[in-house]
Amino acid sequence: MSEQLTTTSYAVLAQVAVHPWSTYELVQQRVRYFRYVWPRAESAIYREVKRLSAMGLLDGRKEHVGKRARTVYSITGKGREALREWLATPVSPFAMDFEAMIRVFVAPIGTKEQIVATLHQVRDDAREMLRFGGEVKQEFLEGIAVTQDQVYIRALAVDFFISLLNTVEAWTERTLAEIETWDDLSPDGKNERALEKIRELPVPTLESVERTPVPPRTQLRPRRHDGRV
Amino acid sequence: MSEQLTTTSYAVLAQVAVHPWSTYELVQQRVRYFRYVWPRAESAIYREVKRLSAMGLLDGRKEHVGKRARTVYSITGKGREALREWLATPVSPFAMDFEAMIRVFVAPIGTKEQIVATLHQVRDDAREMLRFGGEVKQEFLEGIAVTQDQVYIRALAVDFFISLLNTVEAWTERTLAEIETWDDLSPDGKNERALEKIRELPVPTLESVERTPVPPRTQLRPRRHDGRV
DNA sequence: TGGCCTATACTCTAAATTGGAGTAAAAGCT
DNA sequence: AGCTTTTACTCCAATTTAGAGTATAGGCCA
Repeated sequence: MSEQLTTTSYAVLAQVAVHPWSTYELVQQRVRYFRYVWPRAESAIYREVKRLSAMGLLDGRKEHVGKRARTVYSITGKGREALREWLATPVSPFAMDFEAMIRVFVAPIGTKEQIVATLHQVRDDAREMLRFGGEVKQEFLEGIAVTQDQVYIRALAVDFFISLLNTVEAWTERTLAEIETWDDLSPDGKNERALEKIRELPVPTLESVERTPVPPRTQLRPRRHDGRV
Repeated sequence: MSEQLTTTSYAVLAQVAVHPWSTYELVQQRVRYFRYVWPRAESAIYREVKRLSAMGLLDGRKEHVGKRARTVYSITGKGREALREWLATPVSPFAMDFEAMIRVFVAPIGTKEQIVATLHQVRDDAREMLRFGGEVKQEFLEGIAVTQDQVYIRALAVDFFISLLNTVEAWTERTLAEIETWDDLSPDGKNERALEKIRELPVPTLESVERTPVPPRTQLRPRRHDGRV
């Protein structure tokens, strides 16, 4: 068993740092902590707590309810120290899995109904996540959240979550609206309008003067910064 | 070798559907197609084209430049058909890896400089990705993009990419600004202001009347829709 | 013209990770 | 008393990652 700590290790340490949990609870409650920003298989969490415990970063205590045992983990000083040291290391970049975009790309070989259904699904997913975000917001406003004493930090996370999901929802809305104006999924007469839309996108482009020396492809490919995961 | 097609299979099929590629080019150019929305190991792409070729969904032709061979893949009718059928299936939900949020969560055990450095890194990553987005925009405006005839579809993807990254960048900006107003990372006097910030987040909360029957935790956990990956 | 560096074009594999099946007891519900 | 759901995990086959390794081609410079 490797001694190498991964981001998953730190996600577990960070959640256990809040208060002790049985692994089952830890896994169930991950949705309120890091499932949305660091989704991992449940079995990976069970594996991780055992590993961290063997390394002395967590302290596992067996409890019994009748014949059924459970292990409740708490963080050790060594575990907290590991977290602290991690904060000095470079962060790994934002990444996403967004299958819907591949479907949008090949949408013209299917039907309008199919791409509309896909976008509806994405919008509904975003709305469901926003509903959850609203619940968390409500808990803080009522003062009943587990991490109530940490609102000043948690507010930053809730802000991110809600902003991101609102962006996704807004994109599905305007994309659906655009597609609804189409008679079919052929390019006929749509590209000119699309170029205007692209022109209005809120991102700067370089002057042609500056672009003249075409950069080699390796400079185009975003690469990770040195020493980053 | 399993015959089961994965989202990675469709990402490869979709890119090869644009025009034939050698595997090396396919892998290099993924950044312009699906690397940002479906990031996978390069070796996984090499494995996938061979598998798809063996299944008859891609057609691989060996070419030679001196002693060095390369295989150029094109999509077959069967491959296009597989893509078409896939469009009728349910889409898998949006997911992200955002390690920085775990660091924000435990920021108080570290220093202000550390969390500021993390947020700077996230902002710089977002800016780098936006710069790339600006390049793609520019290519379309100049009419020199490989998928120029598909601007009406590609515009939707570019819109998503730029919106999302702008959201991430804006969040890092206001979060950095907030943290800069802090003397230290302790909760002292910060929670009240944070509650006000949470109150203003653009997401609805339920009336307490409707929340009265507290839903069981399984209803709180967002679960995937039936039949979804 | 030879030497060096970079780009092309992959293969291979140990280790990590996923996803789900399986086991079993407790708690709730009817 | 019997059934379903929840708690509380373990186990493992199959997949996936990350990087090391191999080899040729092409460009550049002295």
